[in-house]
Amino acid sequence: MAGEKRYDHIAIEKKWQQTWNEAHCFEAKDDRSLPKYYALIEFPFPSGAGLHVGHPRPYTALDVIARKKRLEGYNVLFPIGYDSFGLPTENYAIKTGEHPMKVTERNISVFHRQLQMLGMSFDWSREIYTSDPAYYKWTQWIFLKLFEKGLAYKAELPINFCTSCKVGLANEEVIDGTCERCGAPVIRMVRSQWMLKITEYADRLIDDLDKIDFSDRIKTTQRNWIGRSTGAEVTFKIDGYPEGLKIYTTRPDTMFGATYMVVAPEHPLVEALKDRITNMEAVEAYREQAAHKSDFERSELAKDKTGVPLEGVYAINPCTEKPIPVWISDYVLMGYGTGAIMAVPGHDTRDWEFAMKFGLPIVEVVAGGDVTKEAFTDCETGVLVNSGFLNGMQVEEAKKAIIEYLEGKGIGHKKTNFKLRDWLFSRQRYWGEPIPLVYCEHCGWVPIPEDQLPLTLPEIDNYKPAEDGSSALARATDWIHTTCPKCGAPAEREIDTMPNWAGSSWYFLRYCDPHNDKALASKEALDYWMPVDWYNGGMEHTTLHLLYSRFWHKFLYDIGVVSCPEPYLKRTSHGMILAEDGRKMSKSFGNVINPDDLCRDLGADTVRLYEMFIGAFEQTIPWSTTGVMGCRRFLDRVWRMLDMVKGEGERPEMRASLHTCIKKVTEDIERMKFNTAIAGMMSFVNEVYSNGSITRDELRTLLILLDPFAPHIAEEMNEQLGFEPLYKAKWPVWDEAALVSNVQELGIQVNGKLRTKMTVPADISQEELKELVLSNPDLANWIEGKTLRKFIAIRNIVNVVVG
RNA sequence: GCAGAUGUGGUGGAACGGCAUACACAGCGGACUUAAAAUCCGCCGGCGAAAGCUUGAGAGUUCGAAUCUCUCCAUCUGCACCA
Repeated sequence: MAGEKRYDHIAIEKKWQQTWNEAHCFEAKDDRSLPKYYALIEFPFPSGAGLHVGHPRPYTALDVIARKKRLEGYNVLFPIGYDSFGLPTENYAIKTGEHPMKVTERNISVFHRQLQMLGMSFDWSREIYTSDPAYYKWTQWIFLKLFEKGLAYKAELPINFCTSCKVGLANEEVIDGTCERCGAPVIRMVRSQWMLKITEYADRLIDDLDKIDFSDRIKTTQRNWIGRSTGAEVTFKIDGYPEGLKIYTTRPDTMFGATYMVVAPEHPLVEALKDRITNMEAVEAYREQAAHKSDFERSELAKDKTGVPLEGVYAINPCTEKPIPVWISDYVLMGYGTGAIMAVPGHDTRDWEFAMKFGLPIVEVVAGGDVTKEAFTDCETGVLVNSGFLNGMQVEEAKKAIIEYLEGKGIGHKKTNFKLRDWLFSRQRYWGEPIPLVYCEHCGWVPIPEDQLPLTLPEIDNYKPAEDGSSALARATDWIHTTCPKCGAPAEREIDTMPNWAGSSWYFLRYCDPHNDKALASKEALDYWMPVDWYNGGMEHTTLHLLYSRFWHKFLYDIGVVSCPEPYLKRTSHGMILAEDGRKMSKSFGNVINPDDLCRDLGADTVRLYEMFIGAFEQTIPWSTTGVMGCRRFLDRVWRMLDMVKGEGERPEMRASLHTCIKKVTEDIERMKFNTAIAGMMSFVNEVYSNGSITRDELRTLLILLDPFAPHIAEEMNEQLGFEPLYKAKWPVWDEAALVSNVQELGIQVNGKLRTKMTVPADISQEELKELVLSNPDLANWIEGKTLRKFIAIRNIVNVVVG
């Protein structure tokens, strides 16, 4: 029969990709009575280099899920788009003078072709890209809503400025004092910037993690990033400084042990008390020095603490009523808490180091350690001492008591703090969404009326940012000069644009209804498709994109646009694929593997199968050329089964193997154990080869199981067997009864060590089994003359305990 | 320093607390072939003379531990003076 045809992957893959496109069989249906499933991958940035072999790993994984869910009867939304604003495109445009939109379009078409080539079952009718005015109209709309609700504000801030890219960077984009993208040094520069109040959502961003299925790794990373801590804010009295010195502490219970105070070098107290400070010269010198250090240098030099006392200034410890000295030191940061601390050297490592260096007194107030050797920071076991009314209390108990005491005296209260800062939303770049606001001398910042959105980017010739660090838009004077929408007076447009993270913060909503021009998506579509059932993406987006998009989604929930408080029910992260030499794939190492070559030489099905078989999905793994060949060999073996087809139906002798395979593949896909699902199919194929033949129906079942991984070859073979296309098939269900065999092989242990094996009838009784095992001559050596203490028979193991 | 993850053959990796090394790669042998490739069929962790021992090291819980608990070591990934 058909087996004479060789496995021509190029022809087969082309044929089926065309067939699927023409049949529109992977498009999500409008029928909202069906159960829905929304599978999402992170949309790529369409770089000029095209896809590399790292991309197909997460894409194939969710393609497997999407294809399987469709066969199980779900209405599946599995969309694709492009995160097309961004620096690399703009940099390319600066270099070549080509319009970024042109570059973007060309790159997108390459990505589109490659994704088709890989046989991804995306709903191509919903393809979107963030630099499309029809899309960014709604990005701007969301920004205006944030502005309207007071969540977008302008702040004069020292920003991180990349000396090479000439662009402001978020803290997250600065790595060890250098630019994340180009590696050039980052300096501080004061600028008026748009900020988004993500901190207002900090509590909810942490608390709602309990409601969703993110891996612990992701949850922990987000919690640490937000960095919530609870403690107290307390005001210490200072002579000549009537407002008092407000500090933040997580250990108010140790207040009796506060023997000095420290303020950040920039703290306003220093300026206010400069007439009282007797060593102002030394203090000024220290401040000067600190101001010249970047944050990076400060933390690098952290090991060795520095500081200067504010001579002549004393604070009063509200517990002991004793005067204590006040110091400035750069180990206290102006940006966190109140920029001032009470130092408890007995119970804080940093304070202890500082006290040791400068000979400040160390008082033990929690017993359990030896504060002359190191700070005792244990909160579990310690008991309060030297602490007046707190003596004898546990730490937690003492915290409550002291806060109550401080509240009674009106000098302190409970306080929660976060490490998370507001989101710096301004970029001095051309290739981003224009911020739809104008500045009017009379009215201030005024939003552009909604019906005038989108505010599109003006055409310009030179994309290079201005020398002062402003975006190239600064030169588009015709565009900038406008009138105030409110009062009609001359006004100027904002020339900063939005960061790359804006468009990607809500794209999953647009997919639900991508062509809507009345709203970002209709309420009905959002209510049906949201939330995303499974979102997979890189671990590197855990603290930025994932947090930003959760923030925007929660905001949209608050204003009634969406009905679910969290956008993603489940989030997983894939591991990276390294080059064969174990290094990262990179042009500069010359070790990049191109999916085009692989698809041409071995086929998309082989690439897909290999990327799923390569190892545990979350793990980083090096590529292996011989490993890919193994997967191709497996598909060749499957193909040749067309020559082994005899008869119909399921034969009794193959039933157990076939149903074991169905169960394995079904369950392993759900568990994201793609590698063992494939191993299960390989085992089945090996058994068919030992058996010598397979029936038409048995093979059809195998092809359905294979379809999510290697859809082209599966469809082709299925067609040659004369069946209806696989995209119309039903996912098979295993018969539990078929899995039980009438005999069972048991491992027999004596005192926990395996000594022999036995094959027994599956329905044997405990008594019969016991008799049979104890009379087994192989065990005589081990049990003869000993007393039987226990006889344990569980599952497929027997343990005879003798003594 | 803190947090998280990971340690199993020559390699990638399997193993609801129950026969450690499934599946694959590499290697070895055989069949087919004038020959090679491809294919098919086998073999294939280490140490030990052997009984045995062996899942990074050591302890513990258990009838039974790669798996659970504790201590340590190594590697990777975040965060890093966050009071």
